[in-house]
Amino acid sequence: MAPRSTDPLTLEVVELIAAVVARYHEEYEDAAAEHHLTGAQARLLGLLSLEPLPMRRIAQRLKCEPSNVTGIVDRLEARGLVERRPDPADRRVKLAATTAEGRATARRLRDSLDFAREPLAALSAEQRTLLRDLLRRMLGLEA
Amino acid sequence: MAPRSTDPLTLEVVELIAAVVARYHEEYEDAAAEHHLTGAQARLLGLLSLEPLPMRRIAQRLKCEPSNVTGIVDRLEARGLVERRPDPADRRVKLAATTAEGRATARRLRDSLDFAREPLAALSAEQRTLLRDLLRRMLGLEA
DNA sequence: TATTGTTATACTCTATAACTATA
DNA sequence: TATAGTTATAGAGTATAACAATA
Repeated sequence: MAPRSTDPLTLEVVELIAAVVARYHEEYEDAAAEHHLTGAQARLLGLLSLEPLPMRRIAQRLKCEPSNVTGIVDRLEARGLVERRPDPADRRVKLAATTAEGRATARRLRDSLDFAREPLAALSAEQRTLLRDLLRRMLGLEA
Repeated sequence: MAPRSTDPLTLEVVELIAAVVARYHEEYEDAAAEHHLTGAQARLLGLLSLEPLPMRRIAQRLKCEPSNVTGIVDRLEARGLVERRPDPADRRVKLAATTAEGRATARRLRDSLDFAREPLAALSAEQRTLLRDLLRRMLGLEA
């Protein structure tokens, strides 16, 4: 049987993960704010920078109600970062897609997320490989 | 010099961390919702379950403006989970503290956070030790 | 009938600024 | 005058329910 969550080692790991989560979020929100975006807007923009998506699908990806997506896309569209397109295959569907400016903003946002460099820089390549394998296993991504 | 964030290994680790962050948040919000608490309320309650704190200090810990704390404590107080006490040393200060029911809720909340058990259960004690050391180093907690 | 997106509504969280009561 | 907490205000995110257009 797996050890209970109450053993000291597991508790410490959980606390460390919580610390990483807190730091990641803080840096993400800061990076978004630098580009005058809220966290939700930044996440949506990052999602659309990969591919256009129907409003419904965005809600599923963001794990929120479809009615919320309307407002977030409205605000991004008002700033010229996103646009709505009709779906030729189904006239009920609206595809949200980044504009050229939206893609540029998404790219700059990604670059300014230095969470990648700073904390991970403390680890050697071997240590990063080890961390990758442990995280994969934690997330159940093992082959 | 530290490797750029653009090398594939680092990028994958960053993605994995993002996945862990997303999963942690999801589980935290779900656990809070099971107890009819919002995320902010759950975090505040968890904080106060350790020790009573002045409103100002809560804002610092939660990294938000003091004016926000008023409302969150109001709502927790209305449900009997938290109470405001005067600070004998400074009559300007109000100490927020959990009630007995608040502490019980905080404990149940903590127990229902099975993020500790489920994903970490996939790791052996040796692997958890390794993960702990890597996370410590990432967060700059090395002695 | 079912589905897509939107609107309407209400609540929470958030920051800013102004206010009060203490210090 | 400075500080602690609050209030007032406005904007954003969230869920629920009801609606129009389309399938």
